[in-house]
Amino acid sequence: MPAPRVRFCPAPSGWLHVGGARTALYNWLYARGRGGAFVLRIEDTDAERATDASMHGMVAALRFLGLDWDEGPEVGGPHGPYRQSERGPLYAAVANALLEADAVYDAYETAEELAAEREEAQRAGRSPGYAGGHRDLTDEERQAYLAEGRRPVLRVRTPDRGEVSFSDAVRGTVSFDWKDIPDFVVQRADGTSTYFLANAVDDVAMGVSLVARGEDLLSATPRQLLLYELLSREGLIDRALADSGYPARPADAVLPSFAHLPLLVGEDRKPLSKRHGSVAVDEFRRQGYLPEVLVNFLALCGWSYDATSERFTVDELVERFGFERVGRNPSFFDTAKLRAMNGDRIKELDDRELAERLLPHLDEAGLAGMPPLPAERELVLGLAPLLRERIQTLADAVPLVAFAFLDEVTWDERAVAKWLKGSARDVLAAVAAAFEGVGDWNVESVTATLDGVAAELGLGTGKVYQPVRVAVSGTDRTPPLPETLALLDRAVVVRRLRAALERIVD
RNA sequence: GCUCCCGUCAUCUAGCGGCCCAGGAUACCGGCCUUUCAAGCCGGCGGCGCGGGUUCGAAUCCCGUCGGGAGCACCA
Repeated sequence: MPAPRVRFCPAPSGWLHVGGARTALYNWLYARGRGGAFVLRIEDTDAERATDASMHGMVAALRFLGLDWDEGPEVGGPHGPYRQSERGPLYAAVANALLEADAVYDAYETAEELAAEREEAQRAGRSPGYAGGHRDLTDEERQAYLAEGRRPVLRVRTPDRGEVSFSDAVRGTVSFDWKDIPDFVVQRADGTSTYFLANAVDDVAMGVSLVARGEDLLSATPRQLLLYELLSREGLIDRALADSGYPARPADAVLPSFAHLPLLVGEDRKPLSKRHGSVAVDEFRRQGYLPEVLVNFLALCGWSYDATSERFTVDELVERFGFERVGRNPSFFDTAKLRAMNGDRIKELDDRELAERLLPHLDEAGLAGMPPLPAERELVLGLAPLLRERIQTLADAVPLVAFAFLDEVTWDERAVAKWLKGSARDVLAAVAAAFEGVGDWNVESVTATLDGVAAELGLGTGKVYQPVRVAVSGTDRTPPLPETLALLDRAVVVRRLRAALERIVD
């Protein structure tokens, strides 16, 4: 059996969202696990929607996730080009051959007429698909339409009866009746190819052996199958490839089989879309989710290994993934669970690693520079072990330790009201004085000083730690106090304690 | 309207006729620990959409029903 060839083919409009990323991941895992090839193809046949910025964003998001491609934009490959906007002549050649073979016909309705027809059909309770009005035009009729200035689209003649069925790697046998499948457009009036044609032509031309995509395309499959058959009939595709100057398909090419993945839905059970807030991969990156966690989590959105395992390294996923174990029901993209997994992964990072991953987020928040100053790097390294148990995403660290980087403390008025009052006046004054007299400024000496003040004033440790915490950080939720203070400059700490005295109300 | 797909705790998922009066994870609740916030440990809550069959036995098979989703574009 030849090595599998799979592909991910996003339409470059908008950002790569998690649903698309999941599709890309499954294809990638499948290819990597079986020594196959993963092809990235950009489906930008719709010039109105496709943008370069979107394409670059998608490429960047895939790279962030660690999904590399063997053929595609930026890396090339033997069956390119890999942007459909650069393959127009091929599609035109195929459409032409299809027309000569009478597999497609020219239809002259305008978009408005079709919309009206659709509406009418809906109203009458009929299926809104094309009814086949221009299936058998005479040459006179054609001339008349042409004379009116109309340009035809090309539609495929679909069978009027019979059944199609195919074996889906996820769903088993699926079948449709041809009578339910209307003649569909393969070439627009402006001569460009639609998704159906371009997608089918490229999958066949690139020797794709398995098409794994979202379930929303399940009912498009019969049309694809028809096209595959038409394309391979009498070497049509091979001739078109040769005639229009594109690379021949792989010698061992087979026609694609299918795997339809369940949809990813939001909390309202509707398929994920921009309406659901942040669903873009890049947004998750900004929020501080680790790529290996996203990969692990995405793998679990539809696939499972056994009853109890759910933490996998990328290598383990590559080894274990298979479409047989992809479920058939839609899965909810549960960010709470993602957070938990991300938090667990952060706990596995050592100080250096965590600090390195934290730095870009601190930079984005305006706390440290990029690249960081040596002192900033050192501070972050010191903070890393204190943060590890307390954050679930890298961005969670920002509010927790911002005070360690900023000159101005941001006051949490609730915390101030609760702790900077009463005995806090004596506490802050005593601690400030005691800190000034400390020999070595380190965790042990800070702890001893704090505990000493508590004993001296006859107060519980909470009555001492909390006011000090608020005075230095502005809030009552921070990493452990002595450990944090020891990382700061002593003079800064003392200055803040004294400044906080001003805010005390009795 | 028609076609296709799906239906196990709040959420994701294991289950493919007896191992299941249903297992794991997240979330939630409680306890311990504690200088805050966390983390950790221990414990708890909680589900086979419904109705018929088939069978000694059904979450698992069949039929029906209800519910959800997708598609039916000169968008992909």
